[in-house]
Amino acid sequence: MRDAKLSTDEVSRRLLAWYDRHARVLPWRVPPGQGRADPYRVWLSEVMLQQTTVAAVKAYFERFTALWPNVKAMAEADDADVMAEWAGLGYYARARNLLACARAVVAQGGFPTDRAGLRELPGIGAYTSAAIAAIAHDAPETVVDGNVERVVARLFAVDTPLPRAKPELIALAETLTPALRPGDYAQAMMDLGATICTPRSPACGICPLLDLCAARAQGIAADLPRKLAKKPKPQRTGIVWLGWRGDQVLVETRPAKGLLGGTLAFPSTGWDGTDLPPPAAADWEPTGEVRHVFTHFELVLTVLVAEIAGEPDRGRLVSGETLDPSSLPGLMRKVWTLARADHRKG
DNA sequence: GTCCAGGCTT
DNA sequence: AAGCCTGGAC
Repeated sequence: MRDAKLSTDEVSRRLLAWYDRHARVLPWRVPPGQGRADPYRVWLSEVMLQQTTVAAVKAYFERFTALWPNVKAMAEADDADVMAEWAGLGYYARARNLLACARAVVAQGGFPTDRAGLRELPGIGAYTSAAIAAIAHDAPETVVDGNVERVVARLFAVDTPLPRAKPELIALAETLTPALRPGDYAQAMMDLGATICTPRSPACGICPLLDLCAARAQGIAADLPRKLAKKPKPQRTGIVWLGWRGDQVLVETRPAKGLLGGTLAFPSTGWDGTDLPPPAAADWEPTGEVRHVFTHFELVLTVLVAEIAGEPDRGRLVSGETLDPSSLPGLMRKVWTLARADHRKG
């Protein structure tokens, strides 16, 4: 199953040479051989890149660094401002942890420089701690994200399915990390996975590791890494209330924990069968449905609209003109698009 | 429309 | 092991 003769030095030598020519140019990245990256920018980019594509992150990173150019500025930011800027990027616990982390870092006088210290901070796990240590400090840490798992699974033809294979893939990846330029090497591995050793149709023909790759030799590169079958998503339903008073709309901030925690939202029932009452007494009328797919279930929300007269029982009224859809998570953007069209029709 | 990729927390 | 979102590929 494994190629016992794989030369680990040869892997890093080739990857670094390839990276020197083909490194992706990214807003948070310092090109190979041009000095150290700022730990704040590495941290911010790596948190944004958790479970999120480079293409989606770029504009958010530019905006965040313009608003909050360093960790002190971020630590002093208002929670609501950070949540609003994060809206649309998903996994909102990351934004809550971002603030908690920035404040902890400022309280301790700066970012830890070693992996173990970084690992203690909110929102920084095994991957991100290694990435910051390697990229910002050129520490010889092994950085294993989804790209690296795939590259290593193919290089060594590991056919244990994920997630069971993870410890094995990490151990194999550790055998490859060089003492020289570990930061560039980590980024090279991830770039290779992102641009050549891709999930569906890997470009083996132009891969610098082509002749070292056990999966390629067996003709199974595109089949690795194997993954356990995923379970089907249940469907859930709920109601969301779009209350108007003239051109004002009723919104609320969701509870800090759980689904869409801390984000701006229109009042709704729970989405797990929890049966909350409407946020205000009114003649609620259905205007349509909104569908949204989460990690573990599909949601169908019935959108009810009404003109509300009295004081709402929960939420707050804000101007519909100035409500910025980009400050809403994706699901609530859909609700807003539907309800606003309905409201304009009258 | 469906499928899939992608780390941290509890 | 389960909860947590979105965008791109097909």
